[in-house]
Amino acid sequence: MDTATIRFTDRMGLLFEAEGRPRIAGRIFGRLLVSEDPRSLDQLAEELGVSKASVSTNARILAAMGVLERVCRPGDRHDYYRAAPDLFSRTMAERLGRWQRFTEAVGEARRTVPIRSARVRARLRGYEAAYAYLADAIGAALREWDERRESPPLASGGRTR
Amino acid sequence: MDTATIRFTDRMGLLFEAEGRPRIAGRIFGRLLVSEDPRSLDQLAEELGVSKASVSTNARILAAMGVLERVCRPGDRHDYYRAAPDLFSRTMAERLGRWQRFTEAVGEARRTVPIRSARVRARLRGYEAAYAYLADAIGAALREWDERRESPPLASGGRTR
DNA sequence: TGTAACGTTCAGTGCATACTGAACGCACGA
DNA sequence: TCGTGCGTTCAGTATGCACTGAACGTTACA
Repeated sequence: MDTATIRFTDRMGLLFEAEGRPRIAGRIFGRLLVSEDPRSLDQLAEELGVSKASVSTNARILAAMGVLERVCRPGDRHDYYRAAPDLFSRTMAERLGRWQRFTEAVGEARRTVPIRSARVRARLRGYEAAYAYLADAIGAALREWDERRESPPLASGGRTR
Repeated sequence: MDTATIRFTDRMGLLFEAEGRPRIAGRIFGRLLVSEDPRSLDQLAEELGVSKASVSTNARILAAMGVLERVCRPGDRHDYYRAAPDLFSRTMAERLGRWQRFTEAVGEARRTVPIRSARVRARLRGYEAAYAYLADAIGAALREWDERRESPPLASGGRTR
């Protein structure tokens, strides 16, 4: 691997670490992000200089998250991994999901915690409503983006904002 | 603190931990989320059963993140903390910021990593473009939400989606 | 049937870091 | 000029967890 790739994979590892995920997972993800061909566990282990056990575990976790895909070839017993085709919406779904868990906790608080203050109750309700609204808007924006990508450059350049 | 509040603060602590932040930070945040009045470091330390040192450090971090606010009262040497008024947009900005750092790394890869495959280059470009588009849409949605909140229920119910 | 080459699992280790308790600096009031 | 009561800092600890190496189960091929 060239210097720039090493630099990138390491950076991606640190970013993953900052989000509470294993550093190796980030490096695997980074490596596959700049790779056209799917890569085997052995390739990844050697390129990244880590044990095959770690690669196996973390690649499976990433695949479960939906950001990686496991591919297999006929007559080849190796497992290969590659970046998921719809990578962007996957990562967005991942992030939105975490935020949703957060909002769900707020909802539980609103329902279970005895709150005297009307202002606090309104704050919690407002938070939940804002999340619902924004999640909706994000979904709509994503669909719109996909449409735009699918219908290639028309002569009229102009969808209005 | 009642059982439901303890349950909620602990849950919030675990959610914070899952995102790579100190558990105590989450519990502090949770406690202030369901509290009308600002709370002092001593109050928080006692209610949550942790050292004042931890509360001091973590509350300051959360304030720097923008999700908490430090308030002081005249003739009172205590520091008080409360949940930020514009909590939702703060947490959104926080999350969007982390995503942006991620996208910036992708951009660096596109510029520095020698990539032979045109498909991979297109993937990276597509990722960046999608992020820019979505960040824009999120910003617009947030402004729209704020407007809607500020202009209270008009007789004509109808802003269209 | 035996062997080699897979991916997975699991106990063990090392490292990072959250958290604590004590010391510290500082501002206020007597 | 003390003493008191703040918030902060810092060295030390321990707790969790990422990561490793070896053992394991499984499948394909000889």
